[in-house]
Amino acid sequence: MAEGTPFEIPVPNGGKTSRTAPKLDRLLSASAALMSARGFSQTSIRDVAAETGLSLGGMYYYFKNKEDLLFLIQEKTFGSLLEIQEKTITEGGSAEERLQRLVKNHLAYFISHFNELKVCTFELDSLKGERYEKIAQLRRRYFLCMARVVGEMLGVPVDQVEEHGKIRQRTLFIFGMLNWVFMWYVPEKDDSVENLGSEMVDMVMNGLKGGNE
Amino acid sequence: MAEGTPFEIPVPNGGKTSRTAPKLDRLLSASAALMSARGFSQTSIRDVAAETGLSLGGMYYYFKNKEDLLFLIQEKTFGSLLEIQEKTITEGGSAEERLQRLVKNHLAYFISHFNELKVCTFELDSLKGERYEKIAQLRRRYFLCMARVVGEMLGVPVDQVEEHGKIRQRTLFIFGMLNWVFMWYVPEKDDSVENLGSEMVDMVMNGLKGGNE
DNA sequence: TAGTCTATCGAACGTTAGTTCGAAAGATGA
DNA sequence: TCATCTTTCGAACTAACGTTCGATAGACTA
Repeated sequence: MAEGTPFEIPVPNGGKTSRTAPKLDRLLSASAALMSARGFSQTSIRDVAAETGLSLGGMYYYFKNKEDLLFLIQEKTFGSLLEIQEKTITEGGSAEERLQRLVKNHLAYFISHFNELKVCTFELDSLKGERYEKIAQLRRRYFLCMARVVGEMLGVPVDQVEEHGKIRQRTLFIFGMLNWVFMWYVPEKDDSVENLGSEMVDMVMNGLKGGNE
Repeated sequence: MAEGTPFEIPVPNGGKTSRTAPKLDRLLSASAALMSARGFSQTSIRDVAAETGLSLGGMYYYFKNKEDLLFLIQEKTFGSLLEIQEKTITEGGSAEERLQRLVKNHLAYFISHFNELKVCTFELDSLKGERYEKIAQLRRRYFLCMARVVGEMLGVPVDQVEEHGKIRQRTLFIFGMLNWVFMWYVPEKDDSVENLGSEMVDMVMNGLKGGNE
């Protein structure tokens, strides 16, 4: 439990070499694909090894243990999305416009990083202790990012947004719509994500009956 | 895989005796509590045995195997909810009123059967083959139940609802809001479900800014 | 009372999975 | 060439889990 450097990134030489980093990337990507399809606990390291062509023992050169592998995926993926979104709300436009951009960015990221984001969305509870806390912290920042804009639209001062029950609820309703897409989206059957984004924004803004698209 | 009677309900004498059925109920309830908290695959039959005070081997008197246990929970719980909802849409009122009732019923069921419904919501993919199909069928009926009313609100004929892309999306947005509540609802922190239902209905009907509550 | 059905137990088996470890091959640089 | 560092491997260990099975005690019945 208590270790020296619990979260050191296993890229040798602190990432100086440019050969090993892409290999880790491919490893994380293959792991995310497996975990996205079967779930974290049903994905064995032997599965990942077979998928990447490496040996079972060789896996542990890249991560400390299975939970660490999950953490690496989540930190990288969610950190990257969060960076995009926190930047987005600093750019100009009305609250409505910024909320629209947040939703559409999320869905764009959903398409380009489906497996990784699905793992982030559904496997937080598979982390424990310090690793859990680190990712939970990213989630809190993402929530606040969205809640701030929602609060602005409803005329709630920024510093009150966090404890404001109604803002909390409405923000979580939006996250519900966004995150549940993983459960039903089929590229062949459903429209493009652009269209999906427009539809969701319309419903968020104007309700079920929609506005005037 | 191919067995004689794959889905026989393990109540002896076809449920004639009134002693064993409540015992099975308690078993399913305890299982649902464990699976709701840790997930299906992380819940061992040894856990369930310990929770109910029975022995490991004794479990198999009540279900055929672990997947069967999950199936029994889902069939009972989701079947019961579906019955409520299909009845609800036959009762009178405008489409708006019926949609409101559907949402509020779902949330009421969410509160009274939290563990069981959470298992239904997140563990469909843990079933396979025939058992998967049976529960998926219930889900399809539930979807159609909701989609019909949504379609009615948007002026789409009942027989076209199923392939109507927009109806499909908006209905799934609503399910997203409803199902995601499992991920954040804390009785101490959040309002009563009644209030939660009103807020959700308001957002569904009028959008983020809401109507005139 | 003998026999059958209900309900439960404990032990055991086989499999799978996470993790460790020492060896070794390849690359790098003095 | 030699020493060091990076990367990979195969074997092994241990824990946990799903499932099976024969035994058994109690209840009900003929």
